[in-house]
Amino acid sequence: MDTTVARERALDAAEQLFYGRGVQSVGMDDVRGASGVSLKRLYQLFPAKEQLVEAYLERRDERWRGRLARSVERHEDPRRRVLAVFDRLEEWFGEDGFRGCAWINAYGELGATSERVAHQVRAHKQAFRDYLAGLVADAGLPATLTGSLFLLAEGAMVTAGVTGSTEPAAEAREAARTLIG
Amino acid sequence: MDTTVARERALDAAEQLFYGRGVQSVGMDDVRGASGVSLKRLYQLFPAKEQLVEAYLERRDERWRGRLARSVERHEDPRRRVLAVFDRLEEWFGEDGFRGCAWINAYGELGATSERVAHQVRAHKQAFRDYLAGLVADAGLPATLTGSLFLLAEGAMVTAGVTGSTEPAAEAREAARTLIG
DNA sequence: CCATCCGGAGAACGCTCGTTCTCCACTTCG
DNA sequence: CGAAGTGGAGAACGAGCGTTCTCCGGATGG
Repeated sequence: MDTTVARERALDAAEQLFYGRGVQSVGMDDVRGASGVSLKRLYQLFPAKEQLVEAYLERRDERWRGRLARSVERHEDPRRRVLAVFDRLEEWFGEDGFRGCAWINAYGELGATSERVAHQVRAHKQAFRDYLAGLVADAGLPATLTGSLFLLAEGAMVTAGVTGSTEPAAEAREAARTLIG
Repeated sequence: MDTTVARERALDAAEQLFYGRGVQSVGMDDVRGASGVSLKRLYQLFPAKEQLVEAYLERRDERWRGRLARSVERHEDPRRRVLAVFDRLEEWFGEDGFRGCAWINAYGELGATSERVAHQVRAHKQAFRDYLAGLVADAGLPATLTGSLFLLAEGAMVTAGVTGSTEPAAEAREAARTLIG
């Protein structure tokens, strides 16, 4: 098995397991079992579990923001684009195996003990907020709106994660619509 | 040491440790060391760690909602009361050792593995939402506003927890003010 | 004063898990 | 064909921790 293939398989398995059951309840042996990548190889690719966790969050961050951008870019109208963020949330919340925001969960689990994970979570949230700020600016809306929309989105992620419902996305979108005016 | 005193001391220590460092990185021996309650007694009071965790969340829930209610009730005007929720959040975010919402953190850490904890988190969030709904109704505001305010508050808790800033409370309050109109 | 009980200190047990090591089958190159 | 290297399977090691057990000092009641 090629090195890059092994790496992808390891990350695929790690992502599914870490996201679904939490990082701490998944052992390296579970990752080996789910990926088919031997322990020896796993430790060649990721010298410690924490680095596997970091790689998981990093790859997921790229995918998550990519999908958001692709959903948003389907729309032409700049105001519609802002609201499309909440459409994307709704779609995400409805996906099979959705278990809330991976970064919020990781922060709750590891934020107090791993400064690197905490930093990654902050970076991810900051990137999301910056992206929102760009959409708000492009729509000619006041910059102060960014914070409100961001909080609505974060609240929706938490609530959908805890309740398992997609409804928070619709609630957030309606609030956003009102705020946009 | 009296049984109820030992129980309080154990819970005080557990709360401080679990909230500050996460549940899984705190051992029963740490709780013993911080509380002065012997291991034997700890296990008489709480037959397993999970029950100590449940008791911690339960007692904190009562305190948290009590303090919120007391802050809100300082105001007469029903609309002012709604906004006072965000004042209370701001005050909370500024407290020493603030590390985000204990329930959101616990959900990220244990939600996938402990159904009892997950249930407690849902109950706490539902109670908070119900409380908000009461304030909204008392102020003669449309019931649909409850969801928006709830999401703003949740988003503020997450963001303040991750960033360590009190600013999200002010942002949420401003958005709430706009939505109330 | 002695027997009994209670609770504390902390050793011990068993399990999990991150990490490393051993052994071996297989390939590859001279 | 043989020597050396590669990688896989999984045993082994060591630490951490939830939980239980042992031992002992001191209080209590006859």
